[in-house]
Amino acid sequence: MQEDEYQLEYFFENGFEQKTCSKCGSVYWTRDPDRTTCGDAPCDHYSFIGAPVFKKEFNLSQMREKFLSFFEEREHTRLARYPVIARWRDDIYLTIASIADFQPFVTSGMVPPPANPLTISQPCIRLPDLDSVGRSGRHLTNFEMMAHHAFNNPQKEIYWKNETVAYCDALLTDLGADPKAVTYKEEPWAGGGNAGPCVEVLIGGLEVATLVFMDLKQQKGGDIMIKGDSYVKMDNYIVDTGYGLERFVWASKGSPTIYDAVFPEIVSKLMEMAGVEHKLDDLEYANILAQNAKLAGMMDITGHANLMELRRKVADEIGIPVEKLQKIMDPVERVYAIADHSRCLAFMFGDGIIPSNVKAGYLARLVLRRTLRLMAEASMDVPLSDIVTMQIDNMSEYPEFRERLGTIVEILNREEEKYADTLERGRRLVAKTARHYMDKGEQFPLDEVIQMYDTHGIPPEITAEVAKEIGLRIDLPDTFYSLVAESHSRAEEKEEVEAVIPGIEGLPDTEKSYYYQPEELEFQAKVVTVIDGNIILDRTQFYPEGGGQPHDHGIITKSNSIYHVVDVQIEQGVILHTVTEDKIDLEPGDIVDGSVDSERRMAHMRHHTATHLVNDAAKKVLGNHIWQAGAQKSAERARLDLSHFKRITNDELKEIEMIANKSVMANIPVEITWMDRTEAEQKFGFVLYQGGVPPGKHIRVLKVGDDVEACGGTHVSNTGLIGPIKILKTERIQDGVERLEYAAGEAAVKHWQELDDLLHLSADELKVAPEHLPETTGRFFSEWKEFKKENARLKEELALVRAVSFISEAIEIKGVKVVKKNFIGADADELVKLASELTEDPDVVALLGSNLEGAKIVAACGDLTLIKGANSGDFVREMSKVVGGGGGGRPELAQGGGPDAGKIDEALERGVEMLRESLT
RNA sequence: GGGCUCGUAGAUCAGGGGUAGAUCGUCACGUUCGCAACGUGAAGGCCGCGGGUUCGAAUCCCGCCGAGUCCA
Repeated sequence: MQEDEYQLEYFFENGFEQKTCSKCGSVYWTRDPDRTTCGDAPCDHYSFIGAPVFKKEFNLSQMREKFLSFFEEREHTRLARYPVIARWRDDIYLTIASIADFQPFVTSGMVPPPANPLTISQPCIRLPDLDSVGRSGRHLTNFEMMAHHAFNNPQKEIYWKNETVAYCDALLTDLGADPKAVTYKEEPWAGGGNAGPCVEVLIGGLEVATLVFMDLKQQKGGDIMIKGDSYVKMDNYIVDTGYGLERFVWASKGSPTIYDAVFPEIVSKLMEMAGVEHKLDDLEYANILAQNAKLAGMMDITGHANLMELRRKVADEIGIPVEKLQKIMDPVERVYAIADHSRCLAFMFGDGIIPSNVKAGYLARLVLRRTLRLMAEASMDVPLSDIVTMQIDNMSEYPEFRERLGTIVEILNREEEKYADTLERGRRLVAKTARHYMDKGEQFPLDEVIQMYDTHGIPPEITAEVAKEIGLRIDLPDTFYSLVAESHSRAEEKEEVEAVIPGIEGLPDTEKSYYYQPEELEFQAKVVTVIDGNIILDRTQFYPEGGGQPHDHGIITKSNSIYHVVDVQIEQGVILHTVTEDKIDLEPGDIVDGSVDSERRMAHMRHHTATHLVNDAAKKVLGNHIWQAGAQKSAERARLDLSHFKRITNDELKEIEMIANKSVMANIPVEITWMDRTEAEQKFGFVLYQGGVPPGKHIRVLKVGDDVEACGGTHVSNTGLIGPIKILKTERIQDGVERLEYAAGEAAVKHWQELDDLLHLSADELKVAPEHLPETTGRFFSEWKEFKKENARLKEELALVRAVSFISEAIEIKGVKVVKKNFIGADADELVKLASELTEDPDVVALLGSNLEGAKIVAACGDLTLIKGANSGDFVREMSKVVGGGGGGRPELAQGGGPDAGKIDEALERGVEMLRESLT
């Protein structure tokens, strides 16, 4: 990065000096001639604790309002916050910064910003520092990033570096900060494919803001190298600032930790619940917390070893034994973490995340389970939902959370119950495994501990605890979680191969006339060009694949030539019609006739509009947390994936189906309007983006009854044209995502007919009327079970009777009674029963055969004959070979068989021979 | 999106090619004035579903359905 990036007029005109930090070597700007360090940890201590840097205390709302109005007064437009779940992005799950709201379309320049310049306070969630939350005194999983953004391009510059630093400086001064205490540290920034110069704003040892001047984008072979990646200059250049709301509040209060500054009421209530004395007016106690925070600010405290190092340092500093410090800090830190996590959960569930084993839902579950573990350790015996409810009650700025409280509480309670079940299952499993190793006289292997966590979600602490109860000690390494990570095989990076068709660059966008006359399926158009088997027209009624709707089929004709369209794709605004014909005899400028396969198209349109109705009906039946997680249509059926935290019941399904069909019968007109993107977002909110986020300045907004979505698909003009909607099935494709499959129009009728056929075929089979099918099949099934039992009982009885009679027919060989018999039509089960019955007599050897499904052979040897050398397994193995098969078993009982039923008697003879040879 | 694990009696689980088991619960009988406890016995299984391999599959293989869990 260029040296002169930071030589700002503002610095020179306002008495700043550029210096190099005597400790870390960073370059920074300051007004203080005596300063020698950069102001950042670990070079500087937190000096604001106990000595606030602003002239008055602010709470969260006050500080947020102060910031937003400060920038409003300076020509910035105030924007409402975006959700913490980044629904408009497919590359990140959670909103991690204010700039994330404007990526990718605004930052790339494709879509103009909603306002310019603008100011916003954006709640963000970041989980990488989860381990440090509560301990460091400053980490939060959930914080608000206050920001002012300006989006500049070569045509228009709003403002750039000088003004940005000036605004920041003015804000700090306005809050009453000592200008000499503020330093601006140079620190190039890179992230998410962009980069640029950046200054960190430090005061009192605390980084309170970051001012990023984003003007680079990552590109292979770029001439600017930052942190190992190459970048090039962008046309756009964007002011991306981030002011930590919570840190500003902390700095204004100077409390020992950020938690005491941000949610003091929650902290004290939680401390009370956990039975922790938390008296900040106790000087010694406050001092411990303050020292801890100060030192933690200067260290990397991730990992057990680092934490112990911190403990030692703090203990030395204060002059108390490390054990005593540990005893004081552990419970307090736990409560801080619970306070933080429960607020994070309020945001996550408040903004509609559904717990799951994948994606954002997994992250929510991760935080939730962590919170439950912390609560258990703190012996807090209240439902988690109570704590989150308390948080929401405390957040009057977010009334939307209160509205969703019922759902939030239900989700939390379900999750708490689920986790209890998982742990209970886990404990049993660990106990069993531990006993297994105990019996073997071995230690509990670490691999098993890892497996318990990785496969069954059992935290290593619990594994150790349960194993200890059984009597095995487990030493957990500090690096446990990295061992888990290691045990995962590296997933190879998938290389996205973009199949760019050469020759389409520079072609004009195809006019999407299917949008304007959706019911017009016969059309005329001019040939633009033909590329590689694809016809490109100036306008088309053929719908290209997109938005979960498949492409159209049809024909394109010119005089006597017919081309069959089998694929339609859109690439960079150009629509390509792939045809089956090898030779395409068309010239640019030719006028052709197009004809879209109407049956296929109508089926798609019906299913597409039906999808909107089903989605809306699902929301009405299941609740407002329902969000589309994917959809696909075809001519025969459509499917819709919905976020939902439990299985959809049959009754709910019927209700959804009924409501959707009522919407059909109401024959509601489908309204389609093109709207300015920002205007549409502000009018309808992000519910627009059920099916994903379309690019572009303008978006197509589709309104069907109460359902409003951004949608590029083709639709019927009135819901009545959909025809009947039949829901075919539900499926849980992931935890937290339910899939609905349904058919509309003719497809629905066909489905009913198929069902009817099935019903009648089944009923005819049983010779009953369809309405009697359930009771009849029920009766047949229970009768079948009884017959089966009866059959088994009779076979046993028969075996007993036969045994008595056959024993008398036994031939004697060397003092052993041999029963050799071929039973026509007996099954293997009967032979086995008979054989074991016969060998109740210890002197008997039974050699039995049957001709069922080829040849079956069973041999059994009484206890005394075993001693004499008889072995059923050996006999059967040989005897089965005679009938062309194989067999085996235990010495006392064995079975076998083969395909050649004609040789059963021969096989039995072979058995007798073997017996004779083996007896001593 | 990727990885791993599990579906056997009402519940919890064993068995892992050769006659489906244990514990708890249920029921009956015994003991008791009655209950609990105890004793004796019994009932209760499409071994998730569908294919395949095999003389033979709860067991091995493939697919599906259902459940759990870790990671990005």
